[in-house]
Amino acid sequence: MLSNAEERLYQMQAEKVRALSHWMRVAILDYLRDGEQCVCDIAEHVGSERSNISKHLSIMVKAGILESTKHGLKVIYKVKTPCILDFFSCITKCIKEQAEESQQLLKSL
Amino acid sequence: MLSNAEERLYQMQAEKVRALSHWMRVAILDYLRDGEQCVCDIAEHVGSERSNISKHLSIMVKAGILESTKHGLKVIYKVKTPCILDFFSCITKCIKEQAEESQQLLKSL
DNA sequence: GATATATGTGAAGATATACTCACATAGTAA
DNA sequence: TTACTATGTGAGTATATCTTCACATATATC
Repeated sequence: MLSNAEERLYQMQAEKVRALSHWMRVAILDYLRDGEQCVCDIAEHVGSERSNISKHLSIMVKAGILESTKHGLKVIYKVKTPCILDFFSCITKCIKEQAEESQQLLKSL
Repeated sequence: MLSNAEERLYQMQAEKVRALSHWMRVAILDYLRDGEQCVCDIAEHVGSERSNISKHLSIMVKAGILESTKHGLKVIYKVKTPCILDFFSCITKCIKEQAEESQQLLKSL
């Protein structure tokens, strides 16, 4: 049986993961891999309303994944914890493997 | 602007992440770190109804994170893509760093 | 066969999340 | 000041997710 402390830790971990569980936020993170960007450029790149992107960004900031700085009118976002980027390499590897699996399954029919 | 292929890849990645975005599923994954387990033991360890655990497990199987085998009455689950476990090491590190940050902030007041 | 156990599934309600719109705020420039 | 631009926020709606309950299925045992 889990202790309260363990449950709280799992909740904190899940909270961080939830901040990455939407394709637009994954796209934003991937875009910020190459360097910091302002909201307007992110919105244009991802292809969604600025107000929506702004909300996705604030979710990731609250989760401690991104951080922002103000430069004049613009607010610049960048990745705060780059090790999270490695995670997506692993996920992409898994996706590729599973695609190959289903391809082999098809061949064997 | 993102291509359709890029968007689809981000959606697939987000789908996998979503399968890890609930504290019970994080707890299950951490429990399975030490080896495969049946539903009844997982349910007891996490402390939730079996039917609920069963649904959480099927979410992770669908996402390709776990796989299951049947042994008599019991269904045994194990981690299919262990590299995902490394991700939580990174997340835990981030959580610790942020806890230290806020502690230092407190001290400086 | 009947019974018990482990697991999975469907419906229903509660809760959380995402999106859009309109508007608010903050900085810039004329 | 006025106008303009970039960003953030609140309300409302739509959609998705989580949980519980009751029941269904599968396997083992008597």
